[in-house]
Amino acid sequence: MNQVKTKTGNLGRPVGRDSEKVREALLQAARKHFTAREFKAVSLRQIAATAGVNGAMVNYYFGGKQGLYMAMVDAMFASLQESLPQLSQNSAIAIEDFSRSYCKFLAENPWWPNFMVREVLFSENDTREAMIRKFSSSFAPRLMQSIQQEISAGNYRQDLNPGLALLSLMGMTIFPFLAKPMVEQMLKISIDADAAAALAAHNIQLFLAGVKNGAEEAKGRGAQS
Amino acid sequence: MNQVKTKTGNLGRPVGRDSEKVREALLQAARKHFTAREFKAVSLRQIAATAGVNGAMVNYYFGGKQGLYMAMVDAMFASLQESLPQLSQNSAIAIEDFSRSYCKFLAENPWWPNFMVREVLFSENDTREAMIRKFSSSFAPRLMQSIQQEISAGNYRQDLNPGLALLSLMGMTIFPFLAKPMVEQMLKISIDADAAAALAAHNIQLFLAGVKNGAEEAKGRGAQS
DNA sequence: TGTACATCAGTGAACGCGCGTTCACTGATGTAC
DNA sequence: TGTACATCAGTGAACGCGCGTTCACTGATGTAC
Repeated sequence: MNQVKTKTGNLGRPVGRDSEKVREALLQAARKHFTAREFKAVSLRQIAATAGVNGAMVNYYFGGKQGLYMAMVDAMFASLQESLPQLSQNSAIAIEDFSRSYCKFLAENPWWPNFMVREVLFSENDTREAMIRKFSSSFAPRLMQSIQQEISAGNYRQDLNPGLALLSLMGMTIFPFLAKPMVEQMLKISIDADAAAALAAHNIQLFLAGVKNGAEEAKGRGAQS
Repeated sequence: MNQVKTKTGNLGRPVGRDSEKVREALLQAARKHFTAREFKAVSLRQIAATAGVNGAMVNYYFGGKQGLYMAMVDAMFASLQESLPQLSQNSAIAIEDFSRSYCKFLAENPWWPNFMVREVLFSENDTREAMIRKFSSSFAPRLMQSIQQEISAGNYRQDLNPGLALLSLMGMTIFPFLAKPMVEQMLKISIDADAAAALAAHNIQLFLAGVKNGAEEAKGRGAQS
């Protein structure tokens, strides 16, 4: 029909850009929106506007909305791997080390817990299954192994259930960051690097005292009634 | 136009129903879908199909999708109030009591943590603010008051931060239910009433031992390094 | 008790909107000769 | 070095679909006389 309109200056191959920048801008914009809102509530037009590129670029670079989301997930896991190299090792993970590293990581990447909850609790895609499998087959056993060793060594009490102990430790560590808005209003603090470090110290102290062998009165008190 | 087609038998005032049942069916269907998926990902046609009523009924009874959601939220908080009467009292809440009651409640209402996370962490509506305010002005202070009393009485150690201690307790209590799918695969258990009771007992024991006054060696060990 | 009519509970087709995606183009850039 | 042309990176209008919502109707039920 009217294919002869040679007016707009935005058409044609752009002069300044390079494609790596466009990809990166889209990934960053995607992370900003997808971690703040639910998948269906984020529109490609929003993401493209934030990234300052044309909406069709999402399909051009990532094949669609789902493709962009999955690329973002991959990038986030890569940055997790980088921040927490312990994850990739195969040795047992010391409790103190886990607690401190993870608190630090969460303070530096506050969007992470929200993302994980969305991904693992609420989504229905393959990432969720892969994530659960990886975590429960690699990370968790190594922490449990560490707990088991301490029990065998007589440092933790003999009747301690290693699985429940790990659960407690994870809950203490992760929950404050998860419930961040509530926590900040409740305790009138802001969860920054300092607060995270204080939390880690508190958690380690509480956990170690809680699982320590030898305090017979405390054991009796919790189990009864 | 063709307004004279007197064919379909579904038109006109239905004979058997009463309106309270329709309302109730819609609320139940809404809870089923809204707790399983994100708000935008749930369509009124799905809800209406589950409830076995016409899609326009959502607007008829609740004024729209948002109205149905808010009615569902109200109903869920009402049932919480019923299950946990401690919430409505004004006295201090004992730690053991909180842990046990809440574990029991969560085992009986497994959709609750997902709902709360969605409502408090992810949503942007007024319910979230109201929820946070209510919790941090009523429930949390009463638990903290309880912790503070124990510190003053010399039962918990003097240097314990009551806010962080409460956070730890909440994390230990809530996280396992939140991460239910991961936990069940990780520990190869299913989180039923028995497991919840075992968890509550474990948490109480760990927490009480962890905050107990008098164990000087454990304190030193956690704070250093 | 019978009848006329307003009300009430609900239907289902249709509407407009925003979404993800597609596609015909565009013009600068790289390459071959 | 110059030129012709394929490629490449990107544009923006358009498409169809499913969504929440609206609305003209419907016929059983309740009410007045």
